[in-house]
Amino acid sequence: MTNAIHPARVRFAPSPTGRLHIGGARTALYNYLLAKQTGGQFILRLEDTDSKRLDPAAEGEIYDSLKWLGLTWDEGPMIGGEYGPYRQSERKQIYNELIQELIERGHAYYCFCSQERLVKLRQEQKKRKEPPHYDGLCRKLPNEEAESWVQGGESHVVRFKTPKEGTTTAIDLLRDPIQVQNNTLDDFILIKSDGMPVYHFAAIADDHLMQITHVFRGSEWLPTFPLHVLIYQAFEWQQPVWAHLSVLLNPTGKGKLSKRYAADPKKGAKSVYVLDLQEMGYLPQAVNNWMALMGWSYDDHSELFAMPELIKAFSLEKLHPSPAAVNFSKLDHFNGLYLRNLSILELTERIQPYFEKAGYNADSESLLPIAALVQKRIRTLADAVEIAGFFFEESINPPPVDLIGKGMTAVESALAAEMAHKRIGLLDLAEHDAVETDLRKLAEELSLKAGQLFGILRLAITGQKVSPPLIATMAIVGKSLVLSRISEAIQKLKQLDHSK
RNA sequence: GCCCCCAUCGUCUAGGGGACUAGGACGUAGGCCUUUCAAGCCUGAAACGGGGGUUCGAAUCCCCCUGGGGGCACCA
Repeated sequence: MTNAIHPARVRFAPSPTGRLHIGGARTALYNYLLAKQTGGQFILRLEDTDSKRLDPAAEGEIYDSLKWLGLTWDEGPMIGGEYGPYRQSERKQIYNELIQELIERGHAYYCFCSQERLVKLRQEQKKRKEPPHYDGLCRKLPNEEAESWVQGGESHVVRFKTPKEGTTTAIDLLRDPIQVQNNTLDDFILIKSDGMPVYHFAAIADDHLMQITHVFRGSEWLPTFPLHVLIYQAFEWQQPVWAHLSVLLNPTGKGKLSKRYAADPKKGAKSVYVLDLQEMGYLPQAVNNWMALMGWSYDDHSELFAMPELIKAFSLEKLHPSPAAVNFSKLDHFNGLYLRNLSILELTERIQPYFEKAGYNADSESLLPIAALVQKRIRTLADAVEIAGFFFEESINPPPVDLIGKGMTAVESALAAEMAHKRIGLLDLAEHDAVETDLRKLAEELSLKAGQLFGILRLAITGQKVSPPLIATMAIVGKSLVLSRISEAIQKLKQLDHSK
């Protein structure tokens, strides 16, 4: 594999305008994988050149999300690096120098057109059914004149002087070469009137300056890809390897993965935000594994890749260009797999915060045997509370009718419960096999199926129709509580009969 | 409207001219196991969007159509 030979310098360059979602995280993951695989560097860069859209909370959440996923960066904010600063807002001077060079080279020019004129221009073009574009008015301005206006403090932007003739070929790793006629390209803005660069310029400048070797980014950049190539050519810089990743679609396959799904977790659609996934009880390795497989595959049957395997197995050649609808039930599946791979001790530690959050006083000692019982029954850490919360409940209050055994009357159920109460009183609940043998014998004596008896006891003891295995559950609940709950159940069953 | 990209089961995908009666996974249906629910195991249903070419031969190559997605900002 060619990419294994040279260490790759790759970057994840989010804009701190919102929370990190799985689309961005998956891009970060691929970058990380390539860096680790090749012994290169994974760089984090903040593209914060639009002050209007900045979200003060976003930066921190990006850090937290990446750290939770284990995608730690080798250079970037907080930790620095040789190629800093890693916030674009702090690199204004660098861009200014570069833009001067571009103007001198004759590839960029000052533009003094007002926003109003531009808006009007576009409206007219639209009316004429032309694609909106800058008409090049200021392109014709003599350099000296423009220069003096700038000196005079005239508000201005800097535009790229897009070639009017010829074609530009952009090479993307995942697709055929993309060829466009230069005359269909706009004289796009490089530097805004506030002096800040626009993405098209800042990203390219930084990728070059930071010696980025491979650029992974969303395919929403495909239409402007040739523009970026043109900037490289104007500077006579060497381009990185480009790979435009498939977009992630909503679970329905309709439309780009949207915030609406994030805010609307109904119908199996979970949140698209990384930190929400953490809170819901997903494991980072499951999320990584899941994300990696949207747009990348290894072969025709391997799917389970923990991070070390992912780093080994990842390859640019197997990246897939077509859009992918996210499938949250597959995330559940992976999470279940990783959950079952955890040691009981680790599972205990992981589920403990969820019990605490639910208001249960669950220390790890008491949680340990419970963890063992729920491990095969949960798909998220939060599920553990749902299925085993009753262990920490003072009183469980099953609806009396639920206590009636399958195909039985309340009287029969009460009788069975009474008999069971007597037997259990004589048993050592720690002896699982003996308890089971005895209760089965009792069922037989009562002419009941084991399931009928167990069902009554299950409801009586756990308050749930679905629970971990009864015998083991009883051992954890403890004899005295088991007996008192069965007694309560007997009372309820009797009342049920009387009220009839 | 214009530009760009994409196209295999419901979903994620393997496939890069003959090994394809198209493989795997999720989900789904049925079964086994079973004290419930899971887990596990077994079995099944389920796809090459359409039309033209090229070729002895096409899921694989080319063209058109259709469908889907993305983009057309002093946002990224």
